[in-house]
Amino acid sequence: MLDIKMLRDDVETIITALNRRGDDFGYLRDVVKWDDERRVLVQKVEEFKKERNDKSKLIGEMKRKGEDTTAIMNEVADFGDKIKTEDDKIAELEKKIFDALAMTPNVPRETLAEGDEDHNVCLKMWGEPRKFTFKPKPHYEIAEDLDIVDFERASKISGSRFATYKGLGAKLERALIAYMLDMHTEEQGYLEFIPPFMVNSKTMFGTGQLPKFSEDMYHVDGTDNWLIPTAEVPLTNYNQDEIIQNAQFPIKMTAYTPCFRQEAGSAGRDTRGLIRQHQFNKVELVMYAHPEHSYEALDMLTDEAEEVLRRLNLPYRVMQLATGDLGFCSANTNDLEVWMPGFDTYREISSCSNCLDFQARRANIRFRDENGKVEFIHTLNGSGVAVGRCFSAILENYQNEDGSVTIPEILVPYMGGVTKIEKRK
RNA sequence: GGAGUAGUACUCAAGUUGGCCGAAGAGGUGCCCCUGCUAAGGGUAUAGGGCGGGAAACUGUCGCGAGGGUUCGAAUCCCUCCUACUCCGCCA
Repeated sequence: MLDIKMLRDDVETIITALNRRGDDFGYLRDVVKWDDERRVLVQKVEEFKKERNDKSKLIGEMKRKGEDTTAIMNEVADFGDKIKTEDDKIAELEKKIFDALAMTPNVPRETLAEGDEDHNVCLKMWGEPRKFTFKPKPHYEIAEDLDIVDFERASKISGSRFATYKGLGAKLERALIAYMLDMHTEEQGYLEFIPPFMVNSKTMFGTGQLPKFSEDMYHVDGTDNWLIPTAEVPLTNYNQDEIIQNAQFPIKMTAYTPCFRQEAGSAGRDTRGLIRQHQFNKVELVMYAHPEHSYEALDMLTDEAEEVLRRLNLPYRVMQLATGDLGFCSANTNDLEVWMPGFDTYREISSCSNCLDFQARRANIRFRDENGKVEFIHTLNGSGVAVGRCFSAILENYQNEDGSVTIPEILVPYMGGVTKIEKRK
């Protein structure tokens, strides 16, 4: 949520900056106009209220003394209605302002390239894609040949875009989760959570999924609950409506959760394999940062997600998203893209964003700063990393000509000593 | 899911015949004093926050779980909802 006071001060600058996303945000001029009207009404109604409060107090005193109060009571008789009329007008304006701001995305960082995803900037390349002596297969063929992921039966029991992991496939997925969580918690200082996988609408609003993106998520019929599309939602909202005392920034949280997404807008895309599922596993990293240091926190967060890939020795690149590719809440996003030999391309495996105070304002998360002043925190989130996509990248990068897959060294302890996945006899 | 009880400031807690309650008291915390240190004692201060006005000092308004309503006036009366606890039912 953008700050209405900031809009008031300089709406044109903000509109110009927002328009770099590729939409027209000229309607914000109306929002400022509504806010002006609102403030005039507030002053008017508060005068009424003061008069009513003063007179009511007087009535109380007079009654105690046994004086006659009919005259003064007649005087204030219609104040209630007058106040209500004005309050209703104010509420109407506030709703219009709120609704408009609730649908307005965050302002992109000035330094970002303008344009769609073709304008994303590569910040970094890491690792050397392996030279294959045979034609590398896509992960879904490897997985099906090894019988470690079953797509067909998953669609029988659930529908399209579901998968069932089996045997060493299930174990590899679990090993990845444990490996990531151990590194984030034991070495990088994250506190591990197992949050609810269902959250209410207010929480979904806090991280920006609602009101605009309800069709991307699963709603639980007959309740106010939604299945989380990412652990960012329960983690970022953890301190919702709080003023954090003695905050030691950055506050780092991590969680493994399944994620549920309708993928409504991506019919026909990535239909084969594990890349785009309605349910997938993810280890998420969330940070609360001091407003003055959130971009340092973003660098830290991105690097800590990258470390997952480096230790697995998976080649990747870091892409800074252009303004048009940016998510709703984000001011600046670094995507990690892992090399997928089976697709002969890099695919997104993590997305690390600085949302500044945009989510904190929505979720009302504040802290008391050095001077005792209450301020909104900055929130960041990133995948550390998407487990299914990481699983796929391992199959593709570590495949052997005979169809087996070598287990990356760092995962062997988590695999109970298994060094290679081979076809079961 | 049923029945009952409760939700007041950092914490505990008084306040329900509506007005002297934006809220007693205690603890905690800050500052001051006292006794050589400590323990103990005395005094004093302690809604925070949202939304407005103001250059500022300061000031208005809203805040007693949330939202509505009754009234000149609501912590107090009425309605709806949420949460916690206890009992019952069901259950990993």
